Amino acid sequence: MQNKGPYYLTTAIAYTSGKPHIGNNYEIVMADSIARFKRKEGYDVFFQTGTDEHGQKIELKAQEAGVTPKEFVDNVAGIIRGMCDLLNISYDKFIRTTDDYHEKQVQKIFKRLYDQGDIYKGAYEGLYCTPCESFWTESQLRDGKCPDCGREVKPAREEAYFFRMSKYADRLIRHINEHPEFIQPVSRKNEMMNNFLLPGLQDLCVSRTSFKWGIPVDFDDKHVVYVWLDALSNYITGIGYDADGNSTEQYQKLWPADLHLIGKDIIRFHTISWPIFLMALGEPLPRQIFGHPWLMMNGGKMSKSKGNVIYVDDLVDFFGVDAVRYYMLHEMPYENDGNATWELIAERTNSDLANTLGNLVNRTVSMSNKYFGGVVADKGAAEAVDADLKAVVTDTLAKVEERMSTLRVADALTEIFGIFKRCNKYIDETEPWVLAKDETKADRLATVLYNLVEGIVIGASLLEPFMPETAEKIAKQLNTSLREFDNLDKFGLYPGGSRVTEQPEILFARLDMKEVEKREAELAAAMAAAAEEEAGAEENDTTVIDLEAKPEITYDDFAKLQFQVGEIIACEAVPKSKKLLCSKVKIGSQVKQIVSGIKAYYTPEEMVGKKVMVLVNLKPATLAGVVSEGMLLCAEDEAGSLCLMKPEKDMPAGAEIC
RNA sequence: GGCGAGAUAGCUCAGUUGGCUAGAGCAUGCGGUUCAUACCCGCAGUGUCGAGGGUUCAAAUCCCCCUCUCGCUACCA
Repeated sequence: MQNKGPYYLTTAIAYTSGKPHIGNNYEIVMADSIARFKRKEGYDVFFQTGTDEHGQKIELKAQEAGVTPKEFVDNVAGIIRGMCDLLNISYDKFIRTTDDYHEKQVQKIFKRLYDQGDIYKGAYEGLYCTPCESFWTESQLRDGKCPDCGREVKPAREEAYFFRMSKYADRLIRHINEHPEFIQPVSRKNEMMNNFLLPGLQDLCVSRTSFKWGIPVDFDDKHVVYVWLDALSNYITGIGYDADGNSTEQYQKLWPADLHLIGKDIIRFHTISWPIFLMALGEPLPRQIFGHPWLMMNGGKMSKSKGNVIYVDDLVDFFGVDAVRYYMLHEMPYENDGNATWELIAERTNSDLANTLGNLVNRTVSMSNKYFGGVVADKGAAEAVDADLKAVVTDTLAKVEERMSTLRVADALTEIFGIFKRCNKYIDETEPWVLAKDETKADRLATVLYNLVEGIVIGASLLEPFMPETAEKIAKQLNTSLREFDNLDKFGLYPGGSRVTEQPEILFARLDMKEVEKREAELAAAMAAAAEEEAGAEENDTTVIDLEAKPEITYDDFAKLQFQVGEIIACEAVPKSKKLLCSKVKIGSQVKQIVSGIKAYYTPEEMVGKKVMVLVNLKPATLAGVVSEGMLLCAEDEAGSLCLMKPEKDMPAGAEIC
C-alpha cells in the first residue's frame, strides 16, 4: 500500500466531571472508524483523544466527594479510557490536560501571547452582576442593568487577562470565506458568521481568579488559565508543540490537523477562539472542523431518576461491542440529531447484523462443509449471473471511499451491506441445494460457493474499520486474512483449496425483544435506586447555595417594596418568545398583567389558580412587546431551575407580605 | 425579535441545474424457497411530496405568503 502521507485527527477531549453516556461516546466511535479507514487507505494516521480535567466544576465535584481534584480526575479519566478500550478505539495518543508537558506548554503559550501583546492584563470594573457571575460593559447594559437577568449590576473590580480577539477577526472571516470546507456542515458556518464574527468579537477573558484547579499563570499565580485556552491547546501540545520554537519532528509532520471532530455545541470555540489562538502563535489552521449533531437517548427525555440514561458499558455487555459500534455509526446523524433506545439498537442488530450478515456467513460456511467438506475452490464453472455479483462486490470500495471522503459514515456502511444483501440474493439465484442434487453440477456448485466466500471476504475487509472484531471473526471462519484496500476491487484472490471452519460460530444471535426489555428494565431500576440514594445523601449533606452578600439595607429600604399575595386567574404563553409566560394576577380588587421567564418550568394551565408572592410596585416594563406590571417571585437553584413562592397556608389574594 | 435549517409512505429518510406512472431501508400483507440464526428471495401497497397562491408546456424541485418543528442568538423586572 502506497503511503499517502500523514493524517492527523482528533476528537474533543472529554470533560472529567463524571461518567459519560452514549451521547458523549459516539463521537469517538465515529473518529475511530475514520482513523481506521484512513489507515487502510494508506494514510499515516495519528488519532488523538483524551480528557479535559480542569475547572471549577471539577473542583466542586472533588470537594463533594471528599478527594483532591487530581484524585477525582484520575478516577474519571480512568473510566473514560476504559470505555475507549471497551469500544475498541484505536487512538494513538490519549492526552490529559493534567499531563506535565501540556501544562508546561500552556504556560509558555500564555506567556508568549502576553509578551507579544495579544493577551493583556486588565480588570473588569464597575459592572458586575453577582447572580450571573458576569461582567458587562456600559454599552451592553439594558436600562443600566444586567442584560442577562435584569438585576442591578454593581461596581466591582476583578483582575483578569484578556485576549484581543478583534485583532484577528478580519483574517478569520477571510479564511472562512476562502475555505468553504473549514466549517462542516456548512449550515454551522452561517451561525458563526452572523452571530459572532460579523457583529464584532469581544475580547475574551483567558484567566480566572475565582478558583484554583487549573494551570497557573506562571508569572502571576493568582490566576489560572481559562479552560478553553487550556483545553484547545491539547491539539498541538499532544503532538509536541513548543511555544519557544523547538517543536518536535512529529509536530512538524502532523500539524495542521486534518480534522477536528467535535459536537455542535462547541463549534464556536473551535471555529473562532481556536483559529485565532493559532494565528497569534503563527501556526497554520486545522483543515476541517466537523460539528456533528447529537445522538439523543430516548428522544432526549432522559434522566438518572427515571433510569433511562444509556451507558455504553451496559450496551456492550448485552449486545457486544460491534453491535453497539454499528448502531452508533449507522444512526450517525449528519444534519439532525439521532436517537438511541434499547429497542432501536435491538431492531437494527436483528435485521442487519443477525439476519443479513450473520446468517449469510453461517449459511455459506455450512454449505461449504456440507457439500465439500469445507474446501473452497473456484472450478471455473462461471455463469451469466456471476457477473453482477462480482460487479457489485468490486465496485463497493470506490463507493465507500466516496462516502467516507465527506464523512458520510452511515452511508458508507449502507454501501458495504449492499455486498451482503447481494450475496444473499445470489444464493437464491443459484440455488446451491438444487445443484447439490446433481453430480454433474459439482463444479458449478463449487464455483458458486467460492464466489460467495470471496464476496464475503471483500465485504468483511471493507467492514473492518467500522466493526474490527466482527471482520476478524469472519476472516477466521473463512480461514483467511482481511485484505488491503488495494486489492478490494479485484475478485478471486481467495486462495483456492482453503478449508473453512467446521463449526460456524454465530456472529450475532437474534435477540428476543422481551429479553431486551427485561434487561433494560433491570438496569433502569438499579439506576433509579442509585439516583434516589444519591439524592438522599445529598439531602443529608444539606445542599446549600451561598451567594455573595449584598450591602445591608435599612428597614426603610425594605418598606419601599410592596409584596402581596396574588392569585393567577389566567395565563398564556407570550407569542414570539420562548421563555415568557404572561399571567393575569388578581391582587385585592385589581388585576395586574405580569410577564415571567418561567415557561420552561410551568405550563400556562398549571399556573392558573396558584396563589403566589408578587412584587407589586415594580416599575412596569415591556418584554417581548408585552407590558409587565410586577414580578412573580421565584427561588432559583444552582441549575437555574425556578420555583414559585407560595404562601404556606391559603391566604386571600391581596394579602400583604411583610 | 434577528439569522439559519427543515416539513416527502406507519417509522427513519433519499430525491443533481424543474421533465415521463415520486424512491430506499425498517415495519405490515401475500407468494417462493429450505443451505442457514423462523433465515433468505420476490411481489404488493397506501402518499392532497406541510397549507394556499403564482411562474411554466411541465413544480416535491423556482417565486410569494402562511402554519408548524428545530438550531444559534436575544428576551427571563
